[in-house]
Amino acid sequence: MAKHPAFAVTVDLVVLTIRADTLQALVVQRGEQPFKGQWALPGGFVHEDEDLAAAASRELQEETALSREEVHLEQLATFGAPQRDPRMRVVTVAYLALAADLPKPRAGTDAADAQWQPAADLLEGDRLAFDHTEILSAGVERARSKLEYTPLATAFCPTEFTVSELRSVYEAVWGGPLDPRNFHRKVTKSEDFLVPTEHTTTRDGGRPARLYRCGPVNLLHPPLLRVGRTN
Amino acid sequence: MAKHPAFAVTVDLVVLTIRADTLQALVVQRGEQPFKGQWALPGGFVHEDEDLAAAASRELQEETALSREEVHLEQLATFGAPQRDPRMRVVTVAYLALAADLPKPRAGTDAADAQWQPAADLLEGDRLAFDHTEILSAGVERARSKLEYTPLATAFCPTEFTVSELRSVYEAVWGGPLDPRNFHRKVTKSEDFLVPTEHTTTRDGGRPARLYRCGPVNLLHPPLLRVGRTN
DNA sequence: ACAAAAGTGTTATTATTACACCCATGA
DNA sequence: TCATGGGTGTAATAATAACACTTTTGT
Repeated sequence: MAKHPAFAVTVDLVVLTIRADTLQALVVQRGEQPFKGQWALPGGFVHEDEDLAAAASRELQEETALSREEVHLEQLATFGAPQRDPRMRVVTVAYLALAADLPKPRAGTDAADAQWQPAADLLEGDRLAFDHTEILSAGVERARSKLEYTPLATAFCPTEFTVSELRSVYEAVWGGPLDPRNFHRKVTKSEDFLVPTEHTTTRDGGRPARLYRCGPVNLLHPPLLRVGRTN
Repeated sequence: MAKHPAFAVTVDLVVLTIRADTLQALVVQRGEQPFKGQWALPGGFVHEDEDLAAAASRELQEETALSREEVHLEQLATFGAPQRDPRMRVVTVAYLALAADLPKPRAGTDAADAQWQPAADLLEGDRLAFDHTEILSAGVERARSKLEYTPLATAFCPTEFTVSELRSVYEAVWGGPLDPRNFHRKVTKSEDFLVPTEHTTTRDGGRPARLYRCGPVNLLHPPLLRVGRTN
């Protein structure tokens, strides 16, 4: 094989959670040039003998102190435009992480600060460093569409959750209200989506609600299509 | 920023087409070590100042002589396990290309031969070099599921095609028969999926069939779910 | 008692399936 | 005329959307 150019390879993370009924993303404030002081997605270089998913996992742990088991982590897409990093040729493999409300994030090694910000705010204008607006946008769109066809929404919930907590995830990610009664029926009838526990809770007020755990299904049949809402 | 390891970055292509009512993938026979003589997906190094999509496009052209306009090309996923290439650390960005029946492929620079082989055959056992079985598998799965929700199936058809030609794409990719009458209604009623032309053809035999072009829609509503088939 | 959220019933509309049947061509 | 696929009609079933209504708690 002929000679070939050398690239730096990084992983960047789109970490999403629901806070205050809003879809929020984890951003860090850059402590170094370029883009010093601007917000960016957390991320870092892939190590010499490290798998891509392992690098994503490690970066996630560094920023959130959460283990792989508590978070849904999947590869999102790879970005490698020649000038996306002004210093050198960097190809970044973006990962999407979803988690229930997390502890206050901690700043990583080259970050001055880390915090949650509403995804909608971050996506307007071009607030983020590098091509991170584009990466975040891809992550949000992936989350939105996977909610339709997969039980992914449960990744935003604690281990045991009520139907209305699950509904508020859909409402936050899709950005609109859903009928509580039809939603309830749909998700509870959907085979293996939710498994009921023995417990109930009144933490949401009103009549006690049954607590569920996420079931073994990978694909929802039928899907919970966003477009279902006529109006 | 600290120092970082150097990676080689390649693009690999999962090029799919329908030939003889079967989903087939383009494979090349390796002319060099490692895996010399084995079949592999076409691909190659990303150039110094080249975008990833441009590299994929270039490799596609080198193998198939087809321009970007005639082929659907989308990023699939990135593979970067530390030992996936025994020579050095290589991260590969896989692209999925779909096209109507293509001219005989030509072998690229380091390939001894290039040919179409049924995807199902390539996927059984571990026939392909490197981790290419895994990459092909991801490509086939992506195609299968995008057929449900997007008008992607038209990418396997010539510019003008009949409903039954479109149906045979679904049948080849999903691997089973569909009801011609219900399929016809579904796709023709689906808003902006197909736009009728003035022409008809009798190339499939029987009564002349109207020719369609693919419409402007990006997402099918409602989707053509695979699971629709009860039995 | 009352508010608030959980959960069930009902009805109209739409999508899906299965399959009977007619249509337009080539041989 | 007959075989072949193109295309429409129809009835049973299932999913959806809209919303009335009952249930069970906390205050």
